[in-house]
Amino acid sequence: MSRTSADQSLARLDRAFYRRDAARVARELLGQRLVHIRDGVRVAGTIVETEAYLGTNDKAAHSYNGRRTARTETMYADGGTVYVFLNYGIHHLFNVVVAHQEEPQAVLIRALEPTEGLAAIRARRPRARQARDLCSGPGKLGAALAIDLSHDGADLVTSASLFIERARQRPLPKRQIIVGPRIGVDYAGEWAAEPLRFHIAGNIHVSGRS
DNA sequence: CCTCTGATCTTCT
DNA sequence: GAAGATCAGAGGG
Repeated sequence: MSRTSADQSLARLDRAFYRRDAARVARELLGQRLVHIRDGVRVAGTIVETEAYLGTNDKAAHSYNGRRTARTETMYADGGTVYVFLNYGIHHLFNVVVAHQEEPQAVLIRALEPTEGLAAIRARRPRARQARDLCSGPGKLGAALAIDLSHDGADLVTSASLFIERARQRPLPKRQIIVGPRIGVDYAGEWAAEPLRFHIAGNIHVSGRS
């Protein structure tokens, strides 16, 4: 299958998509395609699980209480910027900065259904026994796509190697989206109006038990 | 099926 | 010194 660069930029999500609130972007990223090209190898997967992190009032967000450090600086960038941080000193977690500059909101991509570059993904995830183990969690996804701190600050709208393609024109219908509490942040409490984790119903690549 | 734990870096106390 | 937006392996039922 051939594909021109013009086709790719047509399919890519644009700045306006990212310049909206985190819960909405998190919901609408479901079903879209995250792509990373490295050494000429294109690896991609359908986004099946996301979480929204909301600015300075969200105790679970790195930007809580206006916190601004070398690590979290990227959260204050414009919508469409990539925010990568090292979790537990081991895992690279991939986030999309959303909303506008100086308005720290982000969407954590928690799971993908791999669709392209399966050989490369398998090589980067040697301990995965089954297909559902490849990208079913934020740390696994980071390893599978070879995401590291060098990608922090990249621009999904203009980067030649890291971007999100519009795999579907319309958001998924509501009945195919499960909404629930975020994972691993119980300390933050249920403070928002609605839960902030979103995943595609019935998809085996979603993290945790189904 | 489940619970426990080590790995290893940033940030805050 | 401790905890964290995690994962994988070990051990028990």
